Amino acid sequence: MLLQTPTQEVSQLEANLCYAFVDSTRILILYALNEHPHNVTELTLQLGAPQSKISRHLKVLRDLGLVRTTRRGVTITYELADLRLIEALDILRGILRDGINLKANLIAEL
Amino acid sequence: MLLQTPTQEVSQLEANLCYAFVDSTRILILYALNEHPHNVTELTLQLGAPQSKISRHLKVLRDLGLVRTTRRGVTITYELADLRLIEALDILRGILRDGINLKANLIAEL
DNA sequence: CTCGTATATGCGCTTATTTGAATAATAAAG
DNA sequence: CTTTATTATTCAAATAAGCGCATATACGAG
Repeated sequence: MLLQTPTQEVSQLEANLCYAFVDSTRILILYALNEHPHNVTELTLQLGAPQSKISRHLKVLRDLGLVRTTRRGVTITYELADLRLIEALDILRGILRDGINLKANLIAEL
Repeated sequence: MLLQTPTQEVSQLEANLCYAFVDSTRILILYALNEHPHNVTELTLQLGAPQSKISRHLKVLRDLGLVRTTRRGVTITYELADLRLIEALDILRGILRDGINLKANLIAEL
């Protein structure tokens, strides 16, 4: 699958999409949803983060169309809207694993 | 290639890597370098952006280890360090093409 | 209608990011 | 050493992101 160089507009859309991935909490949410759908409370417990934080990150993912919601009574279940997300993220992890691709400010943390 | 759910630390590294992609100029640079290596001046002309802007974005990509440089005299040629980058970006473009994955504030621009 | 659970949002604050313009650093040539 | 071409960096200002805390909304039970 060889795609052309994107136009200015497409690159902007792509950048906006990638905004989903620049936050570690959102990445953890996406991987959690990749295992199976979760509701907000479950994600809150699993990630050990305040509920408001989880909700707001879920809103980001929802606005980008990366997750879908189903309501059952008062609980809302989130699931991935497109499994290729994980495919792309896994490629990036492969790059990370092989490469020296560490931000300068992170080298200390290893 | 099925990867495990990342740890907190790995997800942070992944988020830092994805920081490369949240700027349309950096995406355009990466795709330009995917065609063939370029020096700074060439990128400046091709993207029609101020040189300082290009240089600073190149520094971001360099610090992340996503591009490599070769010096020939006074000109510095940049090339992709890992072709899988484009692979991942193309997947995301596929998601964009198929999906309704548009940020609310972007729908107007179409 | 009221209460309790589940989820979303508003506010204020702090910290990051992006940018143009100007300036510095680097290297080859004369 | 001075000049010129190329690339990198500093600066200040504007914009955007993320957070905790508190509060609001939505739904169902009783």
